Amino acid sequence: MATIEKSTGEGPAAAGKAGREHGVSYRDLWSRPGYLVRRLHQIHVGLFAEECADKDLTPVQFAMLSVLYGVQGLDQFSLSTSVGVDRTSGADVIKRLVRRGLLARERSETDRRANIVRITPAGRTFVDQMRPAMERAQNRLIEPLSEGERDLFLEMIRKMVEANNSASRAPMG
Amino acid sequence: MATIEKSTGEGPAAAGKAGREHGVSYRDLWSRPGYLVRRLHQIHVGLFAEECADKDLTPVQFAMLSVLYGVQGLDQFSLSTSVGVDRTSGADVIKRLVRRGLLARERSETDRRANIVRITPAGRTFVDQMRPAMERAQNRLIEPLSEGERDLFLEMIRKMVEANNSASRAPMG
DNA sequence: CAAAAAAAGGACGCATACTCCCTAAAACAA
DNA sequence: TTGTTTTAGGGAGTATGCGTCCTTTTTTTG
Repeated sequence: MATIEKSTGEGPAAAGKAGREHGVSYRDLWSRPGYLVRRLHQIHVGLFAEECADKDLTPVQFAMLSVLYGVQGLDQFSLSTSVGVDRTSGADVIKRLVRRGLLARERSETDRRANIVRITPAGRTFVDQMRPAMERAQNRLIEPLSEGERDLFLEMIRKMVEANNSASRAPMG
Repeated sequence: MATIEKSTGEGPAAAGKAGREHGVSYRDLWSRPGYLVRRLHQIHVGLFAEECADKDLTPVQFAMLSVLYGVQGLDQFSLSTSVGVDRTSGADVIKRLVRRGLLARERSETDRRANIVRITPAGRTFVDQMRPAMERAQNRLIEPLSEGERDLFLEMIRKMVEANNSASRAPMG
């Protein structure tokens, strides 16, 4: 694999549960919460892609469709905010979904700055068909946890998201 | 904000803790583990950027420097694997760090396919200076949790990452 | 009412994180 | 040794997720 051997415990094998030697020092990657969260996010994207293989839709795209499913229409900013992405990122996602015919976009009559986005009948059908695959991906992510741990995990992660909401570039609510 | 009102509970306000009406149905975004993980990852990137404002380094870049800090040298693939990113993503990150003089790269003598990557003295200094900021970002992420919850959270997230490791495009170990 | 502030969106650029396809080099097998 | 397969890396293309600068439109304020 490598021509030169690894000498430290930064790898997963050497890391394990007891990575912090002195207090809270985050010496190796597996003791850094942010690192683990990034890895878990990667994994969820992977699981989602696996379950939705033929559909070719991403988690964020599905989240947008989910929000619009139960709404008459939303401007791009509100839509982006409610799925928790940046305004400019959201605009890109919307553009692709419009191109695929899953969303429709029109200039607002009452506020000519705003684009009103709606889900199309095709988009609605798509959501109906994809929901089981999405749920399988969600379940596989937390499957390694016990029943009790799953609720606990959701509680804790919600607490962190709510408390640090303003730190994100796409604060919600 | 919007010209048309939101009618459903997909938003954060209506969501809360009791989002699942029938069994495990993930009806609203705040009940979807994958969604919450994506948000938490966003937040960590935001916190990291905030703490390291003047340094202009990302979490993945710092992870790479961290790994190379304790190692003689690594080929690009091994380096990417040990920080948990895809081979091609890793190559891009390395390219930027080389451009900034924090890493050095040379063709291996023993295997002329491989690029051996090393941290430069400047990179080493950089890591030393940045570590406190990185640790502040890590601490702020889990600060909303109680002392006991923090260890529990790390346990659980490690369990999920290890069990689903192969689902990611950048499996480790 | 006119000037200023705010808000929505577009356009461009950067960084992560993949895909697929390609070349070159090494390892392995017949 | 001669093929075949594996491995390392590069290049092109796509998607998220941000920043910044800019225009247009609306709202607010003096």
